[in-house]
This record gives sequence, structure tokens and C-alpha cells, in this order.
Amino acid sequence: MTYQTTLVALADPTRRRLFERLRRRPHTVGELARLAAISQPAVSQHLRVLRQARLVGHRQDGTRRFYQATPAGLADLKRYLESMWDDVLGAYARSPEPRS
Amino acid sequence: MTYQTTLVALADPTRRRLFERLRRRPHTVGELARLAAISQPAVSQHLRVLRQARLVGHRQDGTRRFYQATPAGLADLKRYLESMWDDVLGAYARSPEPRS
DNA sequence: AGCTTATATAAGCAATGACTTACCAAACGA
DNA sequence: TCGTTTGGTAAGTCATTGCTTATATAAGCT
Repeated sequence: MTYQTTLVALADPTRRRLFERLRRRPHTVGELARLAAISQPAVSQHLRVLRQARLVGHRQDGTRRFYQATPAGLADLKRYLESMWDDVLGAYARSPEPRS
Repeated sequence: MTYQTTLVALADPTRRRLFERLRRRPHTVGELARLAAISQPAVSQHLRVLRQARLVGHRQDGTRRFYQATPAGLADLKRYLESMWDDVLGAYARSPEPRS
């Protein structure tokens, strides 16, 4: 049931942009704050949520922390989607044209 | 960029439970309200969000509307996850043990 | 026609959440 | 050692949101 945390974490646009940035290379908190044009505490708070969802991790180097994306959270969400997928396709196959 | 809507829709636990119920068989709004133990308007509001995310659709039969899950929204989210996956795995491969 | 059933929308409210500024501790550099 | 940099936490504010009750509409039923 851990995909709940992941969904909440990724549902916020700012937080998702942070995560997307961290999927390519590590960034420090300060870098992220500058790039996202929000305050450093705001970034720290978002990173805590992303950490709890296991979407990011960090390495410490002196006073700086290098955050980067981690596969665990995404894997949780992938598993959830896959567990839904067959049932949803089945339902749709039985009755393919419900108005949206 | 439509996965934004999907993420927000599925992030709410009540709404996700409604969606999960609709993945097996169609339900009317009244049935859902009774099963979820919330008011009918609350269900209608959740269903609107799920509709906008293309996670559910409905068929009308007299005064009743049979809602059921639809693959489009989930497909959006699947695509998004897959587009992230390789980069995240790559980042993790380069630096595999960041503290969470 | 009148009554009931089914659902959507409107309005209001209390809780949550995403930001801000203020502050703190820890590690660096002169 | 002292001032600076870095980032986490605390507290407060404002907007959002998930619920409720009230209301409107449309389709059965007698």
C-alpha cells in the first residue's frame, strides 16, 4: 500500500519537477531552490516528502547534500499500475464505449 | 502532460478506492455512495475528477448512470512512468546507495 | 398529473498543504 | 576562532479541497 505515498508525492507539480530534475543528475538543495525559484525551506520540505516516498535519496558531502532519484518509489507505483491494468482492460473490453 | 490530472485524481484515497471498485464491474452513483459510506454528492464530485482524468466513463440507463473504469487515464500514467524509468535506473546505477 | 428515485450542481465549512520568514546546528574557510 | 555557507525545522498564512446540506433536473411509477 506504499504507492499511496508515491502518488501524493508526485501529484504536486513543483515536487514532480524536482523529482524529474533529479532523475538525470544529483543536485544540492541550494541548486534546486535556485532552479525552481522557490525558497530553500520549501525545497527541503518537498524533498522530505519525496524521500518518504522513496523517490529520492541523498549523499552527504560536508555541509552539502546531493539528492538524486531512486527507483524504489517508482517501482511501487509501477507495480500498482500493473496490478490494475488487466482488470481495467477487461472491463473496457466488456463495455468499450462509455462516454467519458 | 495529462498525467498531472491522473496523478491528482489517484492521490486521494477515497477517489482511488472508487476507481478500484469500478475496475471490476460498473456501478451506479448510488451504489458507490452506499459502499463508500459517503454522501452521493461527494461521490458525484469524485467521479467528475476521475472522468476528467479519463480514468472512468459512464453509460446512461434511464435516470441511472453506470460508471466503470477506462484504460486511457492509466495509460497516460504508465507512459509517464516508463519515460522516467530508464533515467532513474541510470542515475541509480551511477550512484547506487544514496541514503533515503 | 403527482410522487419518488437518481444524479448533478451550488454554497458553505473545516482540514490540509504549499508556501513564506525566522531560526537552528553543523561543517567549512580565512 | 569567528564569520559564512548549507540545509533542516518551526511557526504562521493563504489557497485548495473534500466533505456536508440544500437545491435543481430528469426519468420512472401509480
